[in-house]
Amino acid sequence: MVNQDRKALPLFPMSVVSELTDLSARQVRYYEEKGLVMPVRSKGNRRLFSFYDVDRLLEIKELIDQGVNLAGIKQVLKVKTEHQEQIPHKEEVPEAKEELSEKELHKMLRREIMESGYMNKSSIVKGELSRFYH
DNA sequence: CTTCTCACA
DNA sequence: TGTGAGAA
Repeated sequence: MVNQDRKALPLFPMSVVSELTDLSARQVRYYEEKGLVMPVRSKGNRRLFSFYDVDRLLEIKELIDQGVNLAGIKQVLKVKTEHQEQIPHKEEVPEAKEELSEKELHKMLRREIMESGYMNKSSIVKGELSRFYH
């Protein structure tokens, strides 16, 4: 369960998620509105996304490219969500401890990609994330 | 400076 | 979906 906790850690802001997924902030917020992802909020009402959220966003992106509408995507994601179920999210995350250096981000991305290589996740997800650990 | 919400020529 | 206003 340790790895899952790591992946569930809310640590990136919109800017990072936007770059990681190659989706506009507008789109990310819109998908959240549709219940496709549910990032936790910091005290300053900032969204904090976890690796799970990023994975979902990447899948959403692919599904849309494949012509799946939001309703359909919701169905697909619903199955996966039932698997993970509730993230024991803290009600709020301290605003101050929100900075994440690029080195740390790349370090985490490496692990994510390597683990994806051994098991789960589609190759497209790895492909997307791979652009960031040069 | 970054992100949030809300509204729309 | 984008964009701009106004606040935090």
